[in-house]
Amino acid sequence: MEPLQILECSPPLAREPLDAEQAAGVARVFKALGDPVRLRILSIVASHAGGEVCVCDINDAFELSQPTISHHLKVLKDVGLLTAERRASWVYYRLVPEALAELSGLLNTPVTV
Amino acid sequence: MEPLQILECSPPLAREPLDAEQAAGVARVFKALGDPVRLRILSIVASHAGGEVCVCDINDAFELSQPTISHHLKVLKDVGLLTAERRASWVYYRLVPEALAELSGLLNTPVTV
DNA sequence: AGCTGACATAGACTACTGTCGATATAGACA
DNA sequence: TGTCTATATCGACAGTAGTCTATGTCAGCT
Repeated sequence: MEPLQILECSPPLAREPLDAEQAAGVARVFKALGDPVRLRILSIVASHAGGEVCVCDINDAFELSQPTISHHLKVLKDVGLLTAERRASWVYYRLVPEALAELSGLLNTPVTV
Repeated sequence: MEPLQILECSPPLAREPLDAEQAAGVARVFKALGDPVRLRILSIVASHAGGEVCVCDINDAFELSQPTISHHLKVLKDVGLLTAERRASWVYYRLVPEALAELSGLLNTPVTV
C-alpha cells in the first residue's frame, strides 16, 4: 500500500465508525508508533534542527544494536512517517509532517461533545 | 500507572526528544490504537450519539467472540481512552476526549518547519 | 433460592514482534 | 582492485498479543 494513502481517506474517529479497511490502514501507522524506541527515534528526527538526522546519530542515542535501529527505521519509513535519503556514505532520515498531521486530525474530537 | 497521567507530561514529539520513560508511557497508548478492531471500537464509541455505547451493541458490530471484544475494551480502558460504567445488567463505555486531545497534541508539528 | 442473560476472567494456542549476531551491499578512498 | 565505514538484510530465538473455549461473576426475575 502506498504509505501516504493509508491515512488520507479516513474521517476523524469521532465522526463515524471506521470500516474494516480504513481501520486496518490506520492501525498500521499507530502500531508503528506503539513502540518506545520508535517513538524516541521519531521525536529525535522531528525535533532536530535542519529537519534531518543521520542514522549514525540515531544509533548513538540508543544502547541497541545497529540492526535493531535499522529495523525500527524501516518500520517508520514503511508506514510513511519518515523518508530516507542517501548522500555519500550516510543515510539521512526526515519527518513526513503531513503524516503526523493526518494522524492528529484523526484524533480530533468534535467541538460538540 | 494512572491512565491519564501517561500522557500529560510529554511535550509534542517535534519539540524535543522524548526520554525513555515518556516514550514508554506514550507508546502504551499508541499500541492500544495499533489494532484495527480496537480502532473500530473506539470510533464506534466516539461517534455514537449520546456518547456512550452498550457492550452488547459493540459485540453485534463484529464477527468476533464476546471475550475477544471484552479483551479489547479492557485494553482501551486500561490506557485511559475509554471509561466503563455498569447500569443494571449492562455496561456502557464512554470516550475520554481529553486522552484523544492529548495524543493529538503530541502529534502536532510546529508551524516553523 | 434458582435461573437466565450480560459481561469479565482464565488458560491454551498460534502468530507476530523486538532483539541479536552474522552477513550482504553500497560508497569512499588508497 | 582491495579495504574500510555506514547501513541494510537474513535467520534465529524469546517474549508478547489476538483469538478462542470454558468458566466465573453480577444483576434482574420468577
